[in-house]
Amino acid sequence: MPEGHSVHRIARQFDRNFVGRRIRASSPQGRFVDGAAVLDGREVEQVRAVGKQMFLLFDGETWLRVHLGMYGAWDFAGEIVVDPTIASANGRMGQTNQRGTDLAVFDSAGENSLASIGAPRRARGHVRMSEQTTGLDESDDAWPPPVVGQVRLRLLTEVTCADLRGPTACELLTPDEVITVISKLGPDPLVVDAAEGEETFVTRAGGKRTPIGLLLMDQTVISGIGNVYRAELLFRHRLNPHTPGRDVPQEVLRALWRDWSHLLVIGVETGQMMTMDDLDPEAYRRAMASRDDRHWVYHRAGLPCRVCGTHILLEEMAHRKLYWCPSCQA
DNA sequence: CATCGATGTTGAG
DNA sequence: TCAACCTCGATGG
Repeated sequence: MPEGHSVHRIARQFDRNFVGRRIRASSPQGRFVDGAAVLDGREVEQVRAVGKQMFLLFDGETWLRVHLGMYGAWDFAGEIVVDPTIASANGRMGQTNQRGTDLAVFDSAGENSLASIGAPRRARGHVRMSEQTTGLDESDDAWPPPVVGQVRLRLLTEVTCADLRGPTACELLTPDEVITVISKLGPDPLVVDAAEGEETFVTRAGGKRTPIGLLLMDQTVISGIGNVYRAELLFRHRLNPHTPGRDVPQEVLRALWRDWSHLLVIGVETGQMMTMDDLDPEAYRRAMASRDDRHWVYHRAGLPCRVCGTHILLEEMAHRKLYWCPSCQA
C-alpha cells in the first residue's frame, strides 16, 4: 500500500543489493513461472523508480515492471547493505507496520539498523514490528529463507533475498515498452528536472474542469501521490478538493508541486508519510511514534481540525476516502 | 473463525 | 460508475 516514497526506497534497496549481481529467479506461488524463468541467471543492471512503479533492467535488455498496487510488498532478507540515506535496512517495504513505517527497522540484535550503517551483516528475514520483542527465531540461519505465504517472485543473490507479494503488476517489458509506460506518467520530483516537472504539472492540471482532488491522484498528471498525500497536500494548501483545476491559481499549483517534492524527500528519508512540518520537538516525537498524530486530516473523520476545530469531513471521491476540513478548505 | 478494509489500477458497461 | 483483482493485518463473534 505504498505511495511514491516507498517505491523510491525499494528502488534504493535494489540499487544497493542487487544491481551488478547475478540472480536466481523463481515464482513459488506459480503465477509468474514463465517470467521468472526468463530472468533466472541474469544480472541486474539497473533500477528505476517512477511514481508508484519500479523497473528493473536485466542483461539482455529485459525489463521487469512492478506495481505494488494496494496490497503489494517486497520482503528483503539476508545480508543487506544499508543505504545511509534511508532509515532502515531490511524487512518489509511497501506495506506498513503498526507505526506506519514502511519498513521493519530491527536487525538480528533487535536494534535499529541505523546502528549498523555500512556494515553488511546477516539480518533476520521477514521481520515484523510486532515480533520485535520475541528475539531471534530459528529461521535466522535458514538459507534461502523459507517461503512464507504467497510469493509471486523471489529474487535471490548469494546473500540477499527479495520476495514480491501481492503486486497489481509484475511483467516483463522490452525497452520500448518501458519508454512507452514512463512517457505516459506525470512528473516525479525525484526523476525529472524540478523546473520542467513543475511546468508539466501546471500545464496538465491547470485548465481542466476536473477537481483538484482527482487531479492530484491522476498518475498521468503527477506521479506518486496517493490517498494520504492527496488529502494532506490539499489541506496544507487550504484547497477545497472540488475546486476545478482551472480555478486553482497557478501559483498554488506551483506551490503544490514544490510541496510534493518536499514531502516526497521526507518520505524517502524517513519511510513515513510525515505531512506536518514545523512541529515543536515534543509534537514531532509524538507524530513519528504514532501514525494517528502524523496527519492534518487523513483518517481523522469526525475529529476536530487541528487548526480550527471544525469536524473533519469524510466523503467518497472516485471510490477513495477523502478527508478534509470544510472550514479551512472552504 | 469469518469478515472487513487498505497508502491502487484496470476495464467493462 | 462499478466490480474485479491481489494479500494480509485488524476486528468482531
